[in-house]
Amino acid sequence: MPKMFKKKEEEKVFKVRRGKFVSRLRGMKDILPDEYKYWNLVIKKASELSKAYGFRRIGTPVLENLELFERSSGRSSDIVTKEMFSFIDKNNDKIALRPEATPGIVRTYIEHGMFNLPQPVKLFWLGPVFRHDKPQAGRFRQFSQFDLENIGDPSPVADAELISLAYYFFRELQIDVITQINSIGCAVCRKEYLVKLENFYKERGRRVKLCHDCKKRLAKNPLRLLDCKEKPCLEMAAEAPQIVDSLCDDCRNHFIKVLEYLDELDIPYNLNPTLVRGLDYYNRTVFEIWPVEVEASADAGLDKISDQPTFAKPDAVKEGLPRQSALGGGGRYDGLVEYMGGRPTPACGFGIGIERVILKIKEKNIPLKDEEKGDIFLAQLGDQARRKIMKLFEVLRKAGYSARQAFTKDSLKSQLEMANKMGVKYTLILGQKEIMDGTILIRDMESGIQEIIDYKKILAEVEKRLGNPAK
RNA sequence: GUGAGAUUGGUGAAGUGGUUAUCACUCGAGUUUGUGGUACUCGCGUCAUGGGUUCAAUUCCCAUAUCUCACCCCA
Repeated sequence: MPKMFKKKEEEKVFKVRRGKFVSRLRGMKDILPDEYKYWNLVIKKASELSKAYGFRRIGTPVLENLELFERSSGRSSDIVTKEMFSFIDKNNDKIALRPEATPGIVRTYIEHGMFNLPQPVKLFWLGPVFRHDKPQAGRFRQFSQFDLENIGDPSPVADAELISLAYYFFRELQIDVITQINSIGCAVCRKEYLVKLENFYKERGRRVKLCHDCKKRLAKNPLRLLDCKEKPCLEMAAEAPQIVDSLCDDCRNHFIKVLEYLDELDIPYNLNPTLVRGLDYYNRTVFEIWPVEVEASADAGLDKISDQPTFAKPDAVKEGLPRQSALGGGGRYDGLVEYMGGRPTPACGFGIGIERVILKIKEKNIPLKDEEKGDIFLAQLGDQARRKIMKLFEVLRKAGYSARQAFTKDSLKSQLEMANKMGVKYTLILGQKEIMDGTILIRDMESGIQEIIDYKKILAEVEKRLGNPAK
């Protein structure tokens, strides 16, 4: 009877707690301890490479004035019009959670007078960004970017340096990538090209043949017309003029130089005339980094239309690479600094999505060593031993050993269980008996062999077995 | 934002319009309290949430939420 009563009470309590539980927000992700080994690896690689190439770390606030993004990324861009977390704060200010890194970095460059530093200023940035997208695998509303910006360098070498750095980043993480690259020219020659493109679609009633989406694209983002998978659009796109043929001399030379440097460095790339980026500030070089393998998921969509006769597609599309899986992207933005209120300053940069990189690392099952494992476990029996061993823990810690313990557990059994789960090589055991004798037990966890050693000689004995971490 | 599918203990899976919802692993508590990795016992689920149909719903229907897939777009 009393037992039943008790059980009922417990159930009730549990129910209430469940009802009150608040789960995480849509599209947000928790990073659990096991996950952090991937993060540490990626962040370490990003930091190392940035440092090696002379990029210095910078941080900017998560919150900025909404206007910063409206002005830089473009009022018509998708990021600003439909993906931004924006709100009005208690001051009646219009605020936004940053959807990307570049505007904040450019703002910092201007606000802190970084044009007085030796140019170019090369910056490394890492942190969370926010976009109110519909979540999917590899697409979250909060995600992290590794971002590099080179501000103040007009040379095509700067573009090539960024692209090669990004390439090495992936290659050293054992991820095969290919860079999709294109030039969208400058304000002058792009405008001329868009007129040509528009005229092309006006000719011979092509516009009418376009699919529904492409009719919208014609007004909004005509360059995207070239990227459609619908049969009639594809046919027309194949004949349409390409932007690379319309570049002015300066832009063409710049682009050619970038490609030459990439060739020289053996960086694989794919000239992709359909590549256009969604942000308004880009000019000349634009690029995206795509994984090389074709994986099941997004490929299915291409299969569906492939029972129809296939048409010549640009190389990249032929490979069937899903656009969603772009691991990174960037380009040149020579007008942005001036547009945002600074001096006229050329610049380029890119961002890489860390979660997507981690997804790829997991996909490839690249083995990572678990850093959590300790060298040695300290077990105690009785309160006196506990006090003594708590001090010993500090000694070992300061000597550089990765010691583990479960001081809150009383039984030796449960402590050895912990030691086992932690995968330590040795366990030191201290009880009443050992305290009286001035000794301590050292147990080899693999063989189960125990030795009694002089308490004073612990460090020497541990060093004999595990080596000296200081060396 | 548009369209499609999924949702069963911590994880991965079974299963059924009707008495105690099955299995594996994990986790926690034990199996003479000074000895782990093997064994045994026990515990952990109102079968996503809210409605409806029904004598009866975890199972059928609707809505919502979340995840996944495609589109859009990006990282």
